[in-house]
Amino acid sequence: MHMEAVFRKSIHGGVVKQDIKIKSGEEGFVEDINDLKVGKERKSVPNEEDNSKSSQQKDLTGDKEDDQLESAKADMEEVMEENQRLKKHLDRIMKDYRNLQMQFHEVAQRDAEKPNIVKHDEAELVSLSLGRTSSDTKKELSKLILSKKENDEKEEDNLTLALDCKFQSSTKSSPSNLSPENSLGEVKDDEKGADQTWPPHKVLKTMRNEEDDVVQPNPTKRAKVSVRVRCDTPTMNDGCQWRKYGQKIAKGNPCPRAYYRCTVAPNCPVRKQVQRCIQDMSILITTYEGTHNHPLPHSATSMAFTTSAAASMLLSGSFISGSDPTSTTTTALNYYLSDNSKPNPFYNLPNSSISSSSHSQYPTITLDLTSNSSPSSFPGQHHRTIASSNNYHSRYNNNSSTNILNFSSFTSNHLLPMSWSNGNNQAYHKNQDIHSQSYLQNNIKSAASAQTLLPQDTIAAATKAITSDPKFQSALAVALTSIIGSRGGNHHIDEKSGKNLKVTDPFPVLCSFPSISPGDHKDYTL
DNA sequence: CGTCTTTGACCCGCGC
DNA sequence: GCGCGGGTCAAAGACG
Repeated sequence: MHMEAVFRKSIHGGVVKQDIKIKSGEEGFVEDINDLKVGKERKSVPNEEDNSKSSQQKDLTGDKEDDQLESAKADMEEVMEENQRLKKHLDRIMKDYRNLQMQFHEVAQRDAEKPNIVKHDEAELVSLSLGRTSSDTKKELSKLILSKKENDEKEEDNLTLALDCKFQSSTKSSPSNLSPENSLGEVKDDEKGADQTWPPHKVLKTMRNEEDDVVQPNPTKRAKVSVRVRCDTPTMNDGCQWRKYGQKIAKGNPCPRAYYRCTVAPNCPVRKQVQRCIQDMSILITTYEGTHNHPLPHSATSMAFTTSAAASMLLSGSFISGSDPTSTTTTALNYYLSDNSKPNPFYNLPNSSISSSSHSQYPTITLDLTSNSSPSSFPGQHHRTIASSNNYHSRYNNNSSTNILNFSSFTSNHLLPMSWSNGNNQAYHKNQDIHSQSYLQNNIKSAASAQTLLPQDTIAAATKAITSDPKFQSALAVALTSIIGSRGGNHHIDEKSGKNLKVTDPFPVLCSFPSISPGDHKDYTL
């Protein structure tokens, strides 16, 4: 993809070169924006000539002066017309460039979804995880993203949503330091061996305290990510293998809460709680906690991306309003993602709205994947939404408020991954990978088409809101990092057997949630 | 027979 | 200190 346009124009005997070169793809886009000044510069030429000539020809007749004035006006008009033409050319080139860029992203996305062969190389290049990255991986990711950033900056300022990442958050949530498995002593567990599958409560507690006190420079955080999905089956199939280890009747909800533990790896610390929504039994609330310390099956990566990104944003405090991060009342923006070209995991959640809550012991972020994201669907929680235009709707009045972020609730629920909304882990079937891939493709396309439905001002406001928040960008960068890095790795773990299979999985992921300090019982909102 | 689910008991944190 | 509620354990049963 390489396009080059050259304009040359000669005016008044002088030559004004206008070279507009557009190179998309590898070489990026270079544009001589100074060309837009051509019109103004040319305007000044006749005036200067007029002045000099007028000083030399004071004795000329008025007719000659009038002729000269007319000539100057004609020149100015000509110059202005030329300027308009150049602007049109430039606009056209920019459109072409955008189209090419879109095509490039589509091709890149397609390649990303194509399995394996190419991915193996990439796997060696980057192995990812949100909150769990090796230093080498981080370097690679930094290179990739920073180079991408440079290109984007050169190419188009409109895409600042993209990758204006400072890697604060990725460093901050960085893996090696803050991931729960470290804080929880997972590494120690690994060293101890697989026999100790789950540290007993007291041991766990001790480990956590030790790690918090010694290893962590800052108090670690522990995030929970709650996902609400309409699902008829007992659990939604998120691609992971789970083992039920308990069930309780929670207060206020007659539906039992089931406790599951990840069994993909023997010592994986990830747990999830599954409970029906009391107000809408068709809604299944799944709360994830912890960090996978193993490559995830392909079908599990989508959820992992999303929950990790959500947790990262939660932990980065991106959506804390005001200067007081300890405030229990936070604000939110309705973010309508307008740039579909970015492989943002949230594009996988066409109906997601995100909220967070302080009702649990740990900060919890909720991804509402139901088609109806009305506040009533959050039992026992109170919400308020704040639009990007700063319109504020206080729907409830409560001292403990929860806020919602609608990420883009403009498509129908059918785009939910089949693996999430249908079937449980026992009913996992072989073609789930196909579902996941087609799901990703469909979501990207739908997001792109849905974008056209959004009012321009809304998009602009949302973009402005997003780009104005560097923490959001950082969190987004983490999410993007997870995607880029996810192409690393080379195993696939069979969901049923738990055995490593032949490499066919383009998205093995080490996914982790940056940890959270136990003292943070605040409402964070995305 | 191995794996998974069920379920009562137990532990722990928190509020009063 | 006590009770409550959430979370976990582990024995027993179910299932393939």
